[in-house]
Amino acid sequence: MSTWVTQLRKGLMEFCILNLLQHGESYGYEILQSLQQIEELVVTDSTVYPILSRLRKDGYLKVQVKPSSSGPPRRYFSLTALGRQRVEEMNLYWTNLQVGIDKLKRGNPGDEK
Amino acid sequence: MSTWVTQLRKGLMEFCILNLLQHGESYGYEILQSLQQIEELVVTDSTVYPILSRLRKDGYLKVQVKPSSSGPPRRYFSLTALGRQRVEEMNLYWTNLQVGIDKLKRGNPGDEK
DNA sequence: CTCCACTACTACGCAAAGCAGTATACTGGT
DNA sequence: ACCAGTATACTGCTTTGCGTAGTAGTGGAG
Repeated sequence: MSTWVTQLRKGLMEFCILNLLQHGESYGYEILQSLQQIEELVVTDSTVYPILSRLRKDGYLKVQVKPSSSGPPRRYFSLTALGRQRVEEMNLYWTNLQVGIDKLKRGNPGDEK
Repeated sequence: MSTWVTQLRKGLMEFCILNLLQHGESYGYEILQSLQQIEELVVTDSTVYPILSRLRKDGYLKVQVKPSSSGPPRRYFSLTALGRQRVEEMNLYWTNLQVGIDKLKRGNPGDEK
């Protein structure tokens, strides 16, 4: 994958995963599949699991283990209150960022006219 | 600045600078000021200059030195053909990415309805 | 029994942003 | 002439997250 995409993803993956979990709990493998459905976001499990661990350690996610009928027990992650708050902050930043970049693309904001 | 923003910026700064240069040549100091006008993008020169060097080394930018009446000579950067091509690729990816993330936010694409 | 899909995890390397420091040219005040 | 301040450019070193590759255990199909 091109370097710029690799770099752009930093932070983005976390953002995506948190947004995904807004729809309810899920486990690593499933999250992985969901992300893979979006071409621009394809990742491997070795990218996803560390993020989940980190988010949990930082108190944004909580885990609940449930047995699976087709493999090892699943670890279901869901947002904590802190996590929900964080997603909102991130979404706000993301929105503003898009506005900012749009400005930048169509000419300098309040510069020459 | 929060970690996630720091991380999110990776790759993004390059993207922004290239987009800025689509409006014509500019030099480091000026580019810096332009970026600073957008709150979500504030950077320091030590972030901008390495990117400019890199982009030049990779053939996306070309440089032309011109004397300044109020300081050391300015190094004007402008897009090469390769650079213009790259901006377009990036913009395409960026657009698709936004679509993808939007999908992800409003529920899984083609999943349950 | 063996292979494969499901599920989870870890170690190491790389690349980019951020902080802090260096360097040079010009301008204005004393 | 000197010094301060601003315009302009650059370079370590650190931090952090993604990517690659490898490990490991369960359950079902052949």
